[in-house]
Amino acid sequence: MANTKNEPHISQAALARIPRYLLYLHKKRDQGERYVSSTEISQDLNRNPVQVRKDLALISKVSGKPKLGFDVGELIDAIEGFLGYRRQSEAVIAGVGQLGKTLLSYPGFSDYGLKITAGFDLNPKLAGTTHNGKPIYDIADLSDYVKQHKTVFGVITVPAAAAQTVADLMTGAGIRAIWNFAPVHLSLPDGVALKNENMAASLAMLSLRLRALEGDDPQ
Amino acid sequence: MANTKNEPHISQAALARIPRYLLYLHKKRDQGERYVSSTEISQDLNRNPVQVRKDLALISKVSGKPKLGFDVGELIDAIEGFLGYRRQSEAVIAGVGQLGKTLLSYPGFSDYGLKITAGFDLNPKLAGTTHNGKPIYDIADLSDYVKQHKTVFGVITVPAAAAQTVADLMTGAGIRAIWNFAPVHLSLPDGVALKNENMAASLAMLSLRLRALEGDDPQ
DNA sequence: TAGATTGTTAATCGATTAACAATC
DNA sequence: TAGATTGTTAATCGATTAACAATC
Repeated sequence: MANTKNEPHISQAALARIPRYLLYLHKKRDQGERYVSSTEISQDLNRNPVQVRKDLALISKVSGKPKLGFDVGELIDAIEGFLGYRRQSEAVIAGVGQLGKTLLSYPGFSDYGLKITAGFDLNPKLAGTTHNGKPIYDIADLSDYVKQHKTVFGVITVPAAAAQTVADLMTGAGIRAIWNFAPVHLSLPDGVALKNENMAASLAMLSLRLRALEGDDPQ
Repeated sequence: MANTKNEPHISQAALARIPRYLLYLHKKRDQGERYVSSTEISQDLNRNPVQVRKDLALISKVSGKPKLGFDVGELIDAIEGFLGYRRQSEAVIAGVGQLGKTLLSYPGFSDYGLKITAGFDLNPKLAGTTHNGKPIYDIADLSDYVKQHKTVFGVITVPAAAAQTVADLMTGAGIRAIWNFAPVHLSLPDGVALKNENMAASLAMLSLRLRALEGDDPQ
């Protein structure tokens, strides 16, 4: 019985802005700022001040003080709580290539509530080894492992051609959320959360933004 | 004199959908499909068919054929052209750690119009070496290199604490677009394009989506 | 106190969706 | 031809912004 309907709806667009606030607030805190106003945030982030206040109200109970602004520390706590950086979830990763190894050994994830517990690969030479202290198994053992550990998150860093097969394997074993780094469109059953990480798309957005900037006449 | 005002405005939201279409179309082509209808696309991507048609019209001149749908190959060509996968731009990368190396050796970028030509690092042991055939220099040489090669793109994969310094170095040398992987808020001069790659944010969005799915009652 | 800032209500703006004639 | 599908115009919906009273 989760609190479904009583928390106000938050749009994807608003959701995407939240982590930006967090990074900004960290910067402010590092600079020794105790309070920050929505006006200041909005200027530095090129946004509308009302939007900032609405966003902050949407995800936290922290209220600002007239004349002062918001308590930086309180906001950071509230946002980190909202984004789930406190809860710890376990994940497995399929595909222990260059990118898979990078993610396996990235220390930062634990700060963000994710613990990658094991890697899986098709390459028999990798099975039985470890990377950064994390065990690597044969991909054939993924299903058993996931069922046994009741793992909820799956990360896909296999080549594009293998991604759908791996996704099927994961969802079949009970994985409920997939973080996909392979540049393919995955078909998943309803009820499984999916987040695609598409480097090409990011890159394209960056160069389109650049084009827009350069296309814009000064006037 | 770029075609500024005559191309219709495309929103960020729409822009973010385009690469999804591309991946989907690649899948269709691989399956041997010659035509695909907006209805079919919309169903598989959980979107509105009118939105699909509008998006496609926004970025291409390809028109669909009543009863048949759109020519898959034509659409792929048009989208790849729009996203800039044809043009080739040169980039430098600052921070040759685990992630930096992964990006340096990722073969896929050339398909997407990006060519990383050199890496830069603070570590003097790395200077003078190569990775995947790409030269690595001391970070102190970045400015000269960028000026000499007129490099437009900069990729930041340094630790958070060093990211702003590196960004300043890049923009000072003439870099016009920054792809930032460090989890910090960067302050950049106007006219410089920025795309933040925030793993923590992606992760948070995934777990929030999962929470939403699990929170939703079946009815 | 005077004034900056918050938080909310109302107005605007833009994006999404519905309706439908045109087309192959 | 009949019918599926496109492309466009109009209606709806939601998000952003403007206005302003409340507050410290």
